[in-house]
Amino acid sequence: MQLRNQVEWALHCCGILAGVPDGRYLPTKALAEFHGVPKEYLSKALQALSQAGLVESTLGPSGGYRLARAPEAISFLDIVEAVEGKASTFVCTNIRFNNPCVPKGDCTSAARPCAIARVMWEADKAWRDRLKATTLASLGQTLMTDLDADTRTRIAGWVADHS
Amino acid sequence: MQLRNQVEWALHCCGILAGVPDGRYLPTKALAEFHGVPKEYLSKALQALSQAGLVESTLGPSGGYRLARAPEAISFLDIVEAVEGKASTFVCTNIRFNNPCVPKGDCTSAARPCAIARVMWEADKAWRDRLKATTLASLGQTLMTDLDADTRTRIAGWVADHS
DNA sequence: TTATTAAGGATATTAAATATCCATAAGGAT
DNA sequence: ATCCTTATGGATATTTAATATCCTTAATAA
Repeated sequence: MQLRNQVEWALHCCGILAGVPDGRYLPTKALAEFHGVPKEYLSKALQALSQAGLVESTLGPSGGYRLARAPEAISFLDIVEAVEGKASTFVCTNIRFNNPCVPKGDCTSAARPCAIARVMWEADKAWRDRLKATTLASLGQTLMTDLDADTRTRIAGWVADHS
Repeated sequence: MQLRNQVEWALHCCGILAGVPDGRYLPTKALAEFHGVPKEYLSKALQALSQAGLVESTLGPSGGYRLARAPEAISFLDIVEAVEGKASTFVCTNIRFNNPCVPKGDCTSAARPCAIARVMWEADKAWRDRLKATTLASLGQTLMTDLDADTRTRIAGWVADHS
């Protein structure tokens, strides 16, 4: 079980979009170039972010994408779910009802979801809760210590130049 | 991102194997029949459990599988990882190094894994920690309240008859 | 008017999941 | 000894999802 590469791309793109100057937009072409990924396919990930309401877009020259909300209000979970969907990682096909020892159309046990599925769904929730706990703002804080001042300045300049 | 159906099958099979009488084995055929899944393919999941050391097998008539350890000592994580592998759900391809603003061969930022990957890996760990917290013994306890006494008796009888 | 851009549909390519089948070797039953 | 049952593992087929690429359309700014 592996997340798509578009999840990685979307997270990095949002991290960059958090640094776009107010009122400006950064186009797909720049984001693709910056991250070294194919522009056409990255575009699909950005469209998913747009449909999820995480980013706003505008057309024409000087068009592109920007965050639709403050970095504090966009979590990793928002981004992951925009690309991967909200469906649980565990799909229960209720094979328990194939069990020859359970009467057909049993209502007692059917009332509650499968015990195994309940555990798997709790684990899925633990994963999502952790993703929800980190925002683009937290990521920005982390990058302040991860990257040296020179690099941060160069990135800010590059983004300003392309937006 | 979705877990394989073999994960669901493996979990249910281990739940049943936990009820196999001491010194007996339950064959693939019985497990496949019980769960209504294709025997040949289920066999691959059982082989994975065997290779992970979670179950033991023996050949010939009255052969099959049984748990290799006590139900208290087998977690959901053990079973999930036996089938899905131990690799993280998030794969970092380090696209940060494609960034034109980071000097080539930068050692400062390379010393630490990507900030985005670190968050994704923590979420992956939260998922695994939750899976590790539930064992086949806990599952057995849950089923005591999920299933009525008659059904539990019928299942125990069916397993005894086929092992 | 022209160049630039996002949106979205169509299609191709590649990889993974989901099986099925068969040969082999080992263990019980007769 | 012989035969039936079983796990193991390899080979292969089928289906589905991931990973793209291309093209048309419509909107926007210069």
